[in-house]
Amino acid sequence: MKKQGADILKQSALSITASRKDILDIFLASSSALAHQDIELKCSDKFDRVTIYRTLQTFLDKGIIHSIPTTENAVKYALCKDECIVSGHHHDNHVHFLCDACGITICLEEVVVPQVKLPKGYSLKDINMVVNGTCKKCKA
Amino acid sequence: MKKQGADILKQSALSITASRKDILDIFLASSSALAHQDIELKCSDKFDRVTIYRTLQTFLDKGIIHSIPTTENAVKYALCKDECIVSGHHHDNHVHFLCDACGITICLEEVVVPQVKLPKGYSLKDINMVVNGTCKKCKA
DNA sequence: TGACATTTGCAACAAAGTTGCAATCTCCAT
DNA sequence: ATGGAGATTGCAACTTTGTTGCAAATGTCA
Repeated sequence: MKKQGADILKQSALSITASRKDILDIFLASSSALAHQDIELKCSDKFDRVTIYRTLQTFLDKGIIHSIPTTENAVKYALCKDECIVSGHHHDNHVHFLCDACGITICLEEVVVPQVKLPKGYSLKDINMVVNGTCKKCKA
Repeated sequence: MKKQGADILKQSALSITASRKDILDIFLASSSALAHQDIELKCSDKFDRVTIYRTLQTFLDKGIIHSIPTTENAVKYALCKDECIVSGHHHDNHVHFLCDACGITICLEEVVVPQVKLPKGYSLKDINMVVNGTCKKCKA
């Protein structure tokens, strides 16, 4: 059986409400990362804008989704895999891809972020790697 | 002699105006990347908010500055080095560092972004790498 | 089922970004 | 050096995005 929004909520010890379920299902049904606006367009008829903000924030806090910064000044969100949380600390280690043609953002789960060596004095906690280019569908 | 804002404008074939010079000088005097707001705080008494938006956009278009996406939903800008533009195409190849403690964002010019191999079908144009951690000054 | 805590929607607000237009400034040819 | 064409700026009005407080509604668990 396919994973449902409700299952994820139980796992994270969150109360199960219509908005949370629906928003999670939108993520589960999407193959790409979503901006706040994408979600708003899909369910602003059902839920208040404020609820969407708060729900996304809750999901971030619980490590259910992670945020992907993009150069276009629009943060997008995508579901985390289970392995994403290591000993209470959220940890993404895959590369994100942003298509310049269609604007889609996706997690390349199979591409691991390479390590880098920082200059003396800097301590490293997290690496974020976003690749721009053309995706499969948009390839000329 | 130190490079001045006006020199950069000439190089880029932009007309020399007070706002462009001043904003470039702010970048030249700063050792870290700046958000729109940082610039606004420094010169909103002299220039209109709209002018700052338009000036930053012009600099981006001409490849004078590059934008750095951060997880906090605040794009920052930093001056490009001359080598940044290769055959008309802007090309950053260094890592950016964002300090979780003081929030400073800097270009680590000496740390080159490692290459990654994308899955079949994807074409790569640009890579953006932002490292989070603690900077020299904030180190415990 | 019922009480309690959590979540939601509403309203009002604050901040960030955009657009059109008239006034001003730059640049270049004379 | 000057004048005019074209680019740039400031202003005003507006849209979009994000935040906060509070009362009503909903979910959880005994």
